[in-house]
Amino acid sequence: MIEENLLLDHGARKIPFSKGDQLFREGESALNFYQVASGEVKMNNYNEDGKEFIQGIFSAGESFGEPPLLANVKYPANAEAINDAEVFQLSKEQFLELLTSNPQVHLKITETLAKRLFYKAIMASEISSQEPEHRILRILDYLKNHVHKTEGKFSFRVDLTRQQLADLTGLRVETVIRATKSLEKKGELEIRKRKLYR
Amino acid sequence: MIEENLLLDHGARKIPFSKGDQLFREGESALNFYQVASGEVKMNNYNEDGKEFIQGIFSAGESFGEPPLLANVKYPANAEAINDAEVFQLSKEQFLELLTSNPQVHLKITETLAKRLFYKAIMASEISSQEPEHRILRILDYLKNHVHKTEGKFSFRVDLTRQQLADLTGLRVETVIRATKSLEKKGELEIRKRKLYR
DNA sequence: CCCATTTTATGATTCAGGTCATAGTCTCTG
DNA sequence: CAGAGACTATGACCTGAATCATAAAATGGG
Repeated sequence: MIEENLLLDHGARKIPFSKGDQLFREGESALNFYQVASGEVKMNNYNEDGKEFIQGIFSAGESFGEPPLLANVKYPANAEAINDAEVFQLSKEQFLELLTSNPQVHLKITETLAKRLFYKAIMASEISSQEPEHRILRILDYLKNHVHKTEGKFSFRVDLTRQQLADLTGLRVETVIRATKSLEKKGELEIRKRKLYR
Repeated sequence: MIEENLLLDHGARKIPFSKGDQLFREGESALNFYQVASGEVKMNNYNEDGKEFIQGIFSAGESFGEPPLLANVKYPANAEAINDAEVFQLSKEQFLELLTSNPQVHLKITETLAKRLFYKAIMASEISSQEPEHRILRILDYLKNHVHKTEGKFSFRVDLTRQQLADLTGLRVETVIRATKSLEKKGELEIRKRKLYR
């Protein structure tokens, strides 16, 4: 997360998006740095038969879409507002300028990338391993420990729909529903008022 | 890739490893920066029933294992020498010192991380998509375009065994063998002397 | 050059998760 | 507060990749 004032000082604009709006598309060149001011944005892919895969969900304070900016490649995924959202937008040049003139911000960005790689590494090995229950537990544990940073049994309330969970793990809704029920039976998670707790 | 002399100036040591040696293990704390001097190193996970998943393969000039160093988390995977290899090793403190005193190197590292995220993003969506043939083509195209940077049909000779391809995509050897044969029939790749060309 | 090991190959079988259909429940909005 | 749409739920069926078995071809080390 980059300080709001610092962003504005370097020429960032705060842009409003409505639920469902696309900020950029897979295959496009990366021209801007983005950081969520309010609401939520997801990055996703759709495969040929329309199935969605969610690369990540970003909330207030989180930036996204930097890798293509820094690596000079095309966007590997789309960005879409999950609900109404405001997003800081900063041109590539301004962003790089900000980085070079603020080494500590640069370090922070590097750290963010490193964390995201950590998440991707875990999910990659987990997704490849098949077993739906594993995949689901891993992503929940990741969110619990590294994003929400909660502790204690069933203290983490999962604010994702079964469908989103499916799209994050590459499974089907039905499979997620059945797997979560089975996990509840095994005592790995709780379901209260249809909400998952881990 | 960080210049050899720069590494040595900051106290790096060149350490020899034999085929199969482990440099670090999943779950350990990250204490060092590593860059391959010669040979090849892979990062991998083994799931409970011993199946391997290869996170990445690193050759001379490539660094690996930096994310946990920068994000202050435990290693998400093991590192193992694929064949006899020499590796530059630099302590975390020395590495961070090197980064802060050489902004352009820092930028290069950031770029490396960004590229790796790009790869992981592609593979994540692809692995989740099921279809073995897709998974295989994607990883081959990634290697062809972004790692080896070759152009032209069947100009890229794949120096991976079917097993390694399986471990990179989360498939089984038999499935990779059958899928590659099918892809050959479809004209998507060539098999000459058992080697794949894309 | 020979033998052990690794790699590629192929067939038969199984079964987990995808697919399809259908319905109940919740939530939000006008 | 009612109705539409989103979300959760469940059963039946099917398919394709994993699994298991077995073998041939290549590789490489002594």
